[in-house]
Amino acid sequence: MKRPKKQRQQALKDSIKDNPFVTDEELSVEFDVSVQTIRLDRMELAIPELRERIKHVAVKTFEDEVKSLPIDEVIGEIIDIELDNKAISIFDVKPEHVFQRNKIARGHHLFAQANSLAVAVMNEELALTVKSELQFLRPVTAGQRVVAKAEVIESHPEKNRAFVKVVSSVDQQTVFIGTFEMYRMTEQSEGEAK
Amino acid sequence: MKRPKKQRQQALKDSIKDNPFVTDEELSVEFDVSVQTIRLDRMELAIPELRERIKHVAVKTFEDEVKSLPIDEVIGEIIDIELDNKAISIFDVKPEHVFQRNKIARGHHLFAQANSLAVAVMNEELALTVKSELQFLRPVTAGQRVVAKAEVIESHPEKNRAFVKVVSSVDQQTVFIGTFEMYRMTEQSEGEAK
DNA sequence: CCCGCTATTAGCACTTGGTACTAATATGAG
DNA sequence: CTCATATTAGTACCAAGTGCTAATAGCGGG
Repeated sequence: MKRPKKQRQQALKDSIKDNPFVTDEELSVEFDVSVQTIRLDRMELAIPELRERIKHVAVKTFEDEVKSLPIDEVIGEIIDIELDNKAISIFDVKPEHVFQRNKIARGHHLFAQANSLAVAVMNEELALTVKSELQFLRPVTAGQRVVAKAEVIESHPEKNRAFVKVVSSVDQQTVFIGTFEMYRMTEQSEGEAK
Repeated sequence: MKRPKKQRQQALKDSIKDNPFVTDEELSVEFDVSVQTIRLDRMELAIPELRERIKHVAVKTFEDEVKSLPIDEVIGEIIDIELDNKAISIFDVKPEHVFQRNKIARGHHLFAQANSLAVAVMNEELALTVKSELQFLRPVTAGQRVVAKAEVIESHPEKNRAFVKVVSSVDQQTVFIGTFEMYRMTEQSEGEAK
């Protein structure tokens, strides 16, 4: 068996990569070699045992939990808020938020922080964005901390409308400005999306 | 020890919840009882053993991997693209994209799909959003499929600027309109963020 | 044809972090 | 004091390994 070994090891690597939950025994059946051979292969390839692999995946998830939660809830951490008036949040730009090519933060993360803050300053989960205008003034890069300040600049409670202006900055320099026209849903008017 | 048992079990539950990676042995030290007591407690509380806990976390992560990847890369799946001209992407709204209260999709997901598409239609990772105007016309709810169509409506290659209009719809009904002023970076001009 | 080399397989002892079960001992309430 | 519950101890066993030694295959070259 002159080639098979290298081939098998490559295949083994791939197989484990896309299903880390496979045991040596299952692999030995898959590749029709003994369990020991699989073990030797893993050694040579420095692939850890099943339990360690699972643990790594789990630890990764567990650590991500903190940073993936805010992706769907409020983006950025709200550090100060006065309902219907103003609010401030901070958002630390991490490698996963930027373009790989130039390390500049993707626009939707800045928007998400600002929009989340605009929603939050209104009133807990009952506000929708109707319109908005955005300006991305300077590129933001990984490692920077973006401070967003939201202010309710106009309120028309009778029409359930309000305008919120959000200014985001890094080191006192403004990087983003957004104005949001918000619609405040009343409890009754909730159920009318097609 | 009349109360301690219930209290310990509650504390045990909490302890395992915020650190699923703890062994019975470590817990027995933490609560100053024997390992067996910890095991009995776990039985009563139907808490699985360490490895099973880790596995659950890992499986969860693994399944999430598919849906968390598009969050940071292109949001939505691009199904057609003509560079510098137009592009189409679809985005299936899932429960994790909506407000819990009213099941309406959070604005930043619609923005992210549109913005990603605007970036994509320009030229591979070298475009930045400068300004944009958005209109959220109708609420989108979980389960719906949003089709976004981007079109380059104006191009000023000499100024490295272009305008892209994105119209998103659900079942032929327009739900979102965004116009994006894009800046196309040249390879040389990349390195100038503070 | 045998020598040598790598690859493969086998076997055993030991490890972690448990389960399952039995039995002994506390401990506190009535 | 007694009974029930709680706790602890101890044993056998399991999965999925590691680590190590040793036997065997397969093959290419001289």
